Amino acid sequence: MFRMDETDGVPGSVCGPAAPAAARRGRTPSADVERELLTAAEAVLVREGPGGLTVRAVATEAGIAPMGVYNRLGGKDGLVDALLIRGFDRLRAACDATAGPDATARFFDAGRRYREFALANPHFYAIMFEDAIPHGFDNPDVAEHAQAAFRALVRVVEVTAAAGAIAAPDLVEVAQQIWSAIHGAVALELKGLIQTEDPAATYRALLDTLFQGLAPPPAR
Amino acid sequence: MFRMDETDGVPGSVCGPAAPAAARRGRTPSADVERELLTAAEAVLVREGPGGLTVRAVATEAGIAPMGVYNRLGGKDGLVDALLIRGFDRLRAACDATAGPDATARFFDAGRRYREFALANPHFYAIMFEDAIPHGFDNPDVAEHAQAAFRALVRVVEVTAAAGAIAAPDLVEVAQQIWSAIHGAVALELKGLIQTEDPAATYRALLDTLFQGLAPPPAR
DNA sequence: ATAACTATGTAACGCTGTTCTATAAAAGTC
DNA sequence: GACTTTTATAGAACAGCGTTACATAGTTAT
Repeated sequence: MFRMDETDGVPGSVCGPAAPAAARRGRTPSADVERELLTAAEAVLVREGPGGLTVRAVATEAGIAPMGVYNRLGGKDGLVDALLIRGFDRLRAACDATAGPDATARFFDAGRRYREFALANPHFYAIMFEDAIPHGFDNPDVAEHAQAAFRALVRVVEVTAAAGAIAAPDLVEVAQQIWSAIHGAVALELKGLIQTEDPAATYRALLDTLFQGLAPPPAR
Repeated sequence: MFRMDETDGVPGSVCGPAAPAAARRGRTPSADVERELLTAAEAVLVREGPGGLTVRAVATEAGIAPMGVYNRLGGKDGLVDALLIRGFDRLRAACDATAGPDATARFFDAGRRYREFALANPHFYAIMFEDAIPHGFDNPDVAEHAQAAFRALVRVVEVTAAAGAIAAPDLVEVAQQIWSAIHGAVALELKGLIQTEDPAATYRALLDTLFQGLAPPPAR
């Protein structure tokens, strides 16, 4: 008698490790408790930072007992995983929203948006890429959303390459180079380790360096 | 509170001229307890990782009570700061040990050594640059040793620029670009996020891209 | 020898993530 | 509608963490 009604509407019911079929048929007093919980978790993360993101704090923020975090999200791991997915989705959206008159402009716009996302969401970036909350990418859902963000960057590179501004046999490798570089730049900036006076200018200079270094030989 | 004599690097230096104000007048039963404590701390870090680096574990490793970590190193913060200084000193040594027939070779050798340091000391790199153990760079000692490592990288850039392979008005900014890029590359590699099959090859390609992008216009 | 001082070890506090258990409420069955 | 079964909940409790308090032991100064 396992009815898979699931009444979702909340596709964000990620919580991979725990509660695989947990929401099978329970009473579901308020079907979107998980989303409220996630909203509370995000509020705590943004307000208190990764160090303040505790099970008890999130439960209190949501007005429930700490056990609810385990029943609904699979403990702190599930909580963090759900936040990671949110973060990577937003990062992907930032990279996908590139605009500009030509492929070159879109290249630089993507780089600019990446940095702006990180600076606007430092705590998200910290849990996504720093070990602010220790985690791996073993959760398939998290890994998938992270790779989706990377694919958005690959698409930007493909557009730029199609316009002739980038020449390389492996565009995925080019995208990886760019990702490494811009990630390092924002990571160091978030930790206050940029040694130049104008981090924004140095960031633009890095994008210029990458663009020049990736340009095809004739233009080089 | 902070009295960590960073007499690191030369393990044979007996505490003759050292033990400055630390042994103000106390009994100083064994003057190098602090170094033994640091050695124990490093052993725990390497063996257990940042998550296993607890005050109790280090104290047990050193054969003392947890209180000793507070009396000798100023609690966990002092412990981590001392390890950070060790890590940055080694990173600086790695960058300083660049070799090669010419400036170009030294440029790539420095990049190679940076990555090798990170891959050989992942836990050190994690506490230095990731937020594996939350910390800032407010401690002047830590900040100074970190900047010393960066200055080693600046020197490599200066040598490369003197040879005519790099042309830029601000070599510090160039060094910052390179640091950002290679830090991002090794940070992502340590987290298993390199999307290409051969991370080493992609890393070399990134160095090539940087070198090409920083080359003076005529050679470009 | 006596007194002052300091470093140490034991125990405890508050915090964390997590687990256990009893309770209460919903769903299924007659 | 009444009864049984299932399940989520709340509260307390456990082990671990960093840290602190306090009494003790040992060294130094007078």
